[in-house]
Amino acid sequence: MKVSKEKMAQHREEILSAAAKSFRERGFDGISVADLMREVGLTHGGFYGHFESKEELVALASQRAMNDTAARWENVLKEANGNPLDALATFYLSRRHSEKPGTGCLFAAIGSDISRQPFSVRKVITDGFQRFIDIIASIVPGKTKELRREKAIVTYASLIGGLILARSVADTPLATEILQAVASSLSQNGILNTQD
Amino acid sequence: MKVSKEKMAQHREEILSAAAKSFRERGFDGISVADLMREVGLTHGGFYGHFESKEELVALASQRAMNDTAARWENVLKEANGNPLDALATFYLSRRHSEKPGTGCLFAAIGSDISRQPFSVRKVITDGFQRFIDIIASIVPGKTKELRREKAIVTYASLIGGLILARSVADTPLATEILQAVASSLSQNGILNTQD
DNA sequence: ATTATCTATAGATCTATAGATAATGC
DNA sequence: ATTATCTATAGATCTATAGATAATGC
Repeated sequence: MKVSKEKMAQHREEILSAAAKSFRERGFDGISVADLMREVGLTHGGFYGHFESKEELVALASQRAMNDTAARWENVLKEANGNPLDALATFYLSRRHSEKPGTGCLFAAIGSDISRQPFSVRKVITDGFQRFIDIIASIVPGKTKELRREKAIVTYASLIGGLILARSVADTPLATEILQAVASSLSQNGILNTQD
Repeated sequence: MKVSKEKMAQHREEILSAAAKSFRERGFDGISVADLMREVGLTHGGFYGHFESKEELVALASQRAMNDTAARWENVLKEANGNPLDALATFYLSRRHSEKPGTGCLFAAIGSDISRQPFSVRKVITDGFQRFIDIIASIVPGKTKELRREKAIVTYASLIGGLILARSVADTPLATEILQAVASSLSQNGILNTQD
């Protein structure tokens, strides 16, 4: 049951996309190679023709997830009318993002598991992190490059922490309160810091 | 091989403590009932005489972890000389905390897995969250109760996000930069907001 | 002829339970 | 007599591999 080169390349893409989504929805250990291949419509034995191991897939799917997210961010910033930081915060801290981890931020989806991953995975994720910081640093106010970078790190930390907390609590109004509190603090900070 | 009632109660405590630590170190799925019982020096079959299921243990061990952390926080605040918020932030964002998840904040250790837990677990964790918010709200500056609560939520989100990011990156200087950026932003916010 | 996929399975590992064992506590 | 723990195991599930199959592409 061999397929064409093009079809095989397409299968690889489908496996990667499904993994990028499922890992964010269920965690790295929450989906097996067999279930993942079944999602794509293939049998699990064929997986090892595409990837060396599940670990390799975790690294590549994480990269894929972060690339997709960075593209979404760029798009949000391009289409923002007013303050770009407000636009990003509103996008990130939305109910939609909270309810759809599969297409959202990798750090909010599996953040606390990253430290338990092998180096190959953490390396890829560290590079992705730097990219998100660069994007945020380009839209936060601040006199020097160093100050903007520092503020970008704090901004990203509060976005991730806020989304994780909102998803964690078993209380919808409380989840909404968390999302709004973080969003409000970021826009207040923006205002405060353009003044000094 | 029956043991005394006192010994049995002690075993239960030891299982709970070991679970509270191991879950934070390895994740809820990162340690099996058998390995956990082996750590305590018992065989895995005996586990089900103490707890109904692993799910029940996850809920009770999460509660235990949060109780321990809340006690540590109270202690840090009691022994703080200067600004209590600075003291808590310095304690939370320390290398020590970053390197020892087993005795640290549950949200930083397994935060992104909470949303995938059954309701019984999320309920316990939601109650714990409210307690941490109350503690932080008692030490952040702010005119009204509502403003202090909002600021407490944002503070906790940035602490958790900062620690998760610091633990995630495969680059020690970058991890330090993240911890310091968040710590610095919290003490700056404190200063700014006592002024207005 | 080459090779992408499938079938079948090895070897671990996990939660949970049943029945045996042996020490407590009436 | 009661019961906390242990031994053994059922029944799932997981990653990875070996060999068979059948379609591609020289």
